[in-house]
Amino acid sequence: MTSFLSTFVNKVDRKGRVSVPAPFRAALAGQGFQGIVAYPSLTDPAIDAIGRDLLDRMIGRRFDRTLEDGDFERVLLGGGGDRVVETVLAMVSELPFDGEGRIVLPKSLAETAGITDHAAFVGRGTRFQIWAPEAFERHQAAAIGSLRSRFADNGTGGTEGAG
Amino acid sequence: MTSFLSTFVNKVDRKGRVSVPAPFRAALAGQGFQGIVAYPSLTDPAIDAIGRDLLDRMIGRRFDRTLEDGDFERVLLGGGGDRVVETVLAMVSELPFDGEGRIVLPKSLAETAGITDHAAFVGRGTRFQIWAPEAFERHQAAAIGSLRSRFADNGTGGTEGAG
DNA sequence: TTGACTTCCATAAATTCCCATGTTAACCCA
DNA sequence: TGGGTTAACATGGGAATTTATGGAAGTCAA
Repeated sequence: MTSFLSTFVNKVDRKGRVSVPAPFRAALAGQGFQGIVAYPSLTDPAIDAIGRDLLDRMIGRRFDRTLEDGDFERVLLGGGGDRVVETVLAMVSELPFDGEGRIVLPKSLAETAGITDHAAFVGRGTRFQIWAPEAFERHQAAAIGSLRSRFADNGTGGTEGAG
Repeated sequence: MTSFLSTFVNKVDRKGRVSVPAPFRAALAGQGFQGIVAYPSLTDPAIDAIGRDLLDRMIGRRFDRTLEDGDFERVLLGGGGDRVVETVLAMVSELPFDGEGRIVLPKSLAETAGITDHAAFVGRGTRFQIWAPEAFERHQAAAIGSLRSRFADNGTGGTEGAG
């Protein structure tokens, strides 16, 4: 199973290209489509990304189910119960690797994540995220802090200002 | 499998021509009919569109089912339970690509979607939609908003009832 | 002949492909 | 284990294609 671990920060060049970390590319190696599928995260100021196979499973299952049922209305009219899938599909971008394993970050996506000249690739297991490095650092520090205070027996609650 | 992803906004010229986004054309590349099949969405203020192959497949499938029932009258006279398919078939437009991958938006379709000088092509997986960009932005923002509140970590339970 | 619609051609901009390079990490062998 | 050699990776830039778009010429029908 493909899994994404660790965090890598790479540069975004003038054309909007970024190298996808080699380990992440390796995780996607076996897939038919060489590239990633990206969309704005619904919970963080970041980009969410998965492999095309995972997306196909989402779409395919839905499609097959509707045709099996002979439920042409769903195919023709859309909707049904799956507003979620439709909404996500509309904002998904297919980003193919170039010969060097880079993708071009669409401007809209870069903006939603506040990414300018550097991008942090953050492994999240079955998917990964792309953050503005500073934003991620802050986010991560806060997350760690909240975990610490939660697990500390005698929590002191020390707060650092700068990330 | 052909699938439509992402959203692209293209210009509609004085003759009513719009470029179908290259990725969408690529998804329809192998088909016999080089163009799209469009009809007014019954659920949104937009145009729904699919490839000719999918339409044929649905028609064929529907035909087979009625035959299986041994209900020949239905085949000859129409009717039956598939009012939706029949209704849609009647208002479908076949829109062929010109040499540059454009289609001509019929005035009636453009009107139902409120499209004037720009058109947003919205991937919906097995089909896609054509919206007036502003209308789509509003629609999508509402959809995302409702998703966000659904996935929010600090679940208060009080979700706004956006469609 | 007018009007609507198509095909054809032109072009600017965006995108992709290809090659070069510095740097780091891995490897091999004495 | 040290030192040199390779390989892998991230990055930059330029050239070659694609795309989107506009307009002109051509076709067909009333």
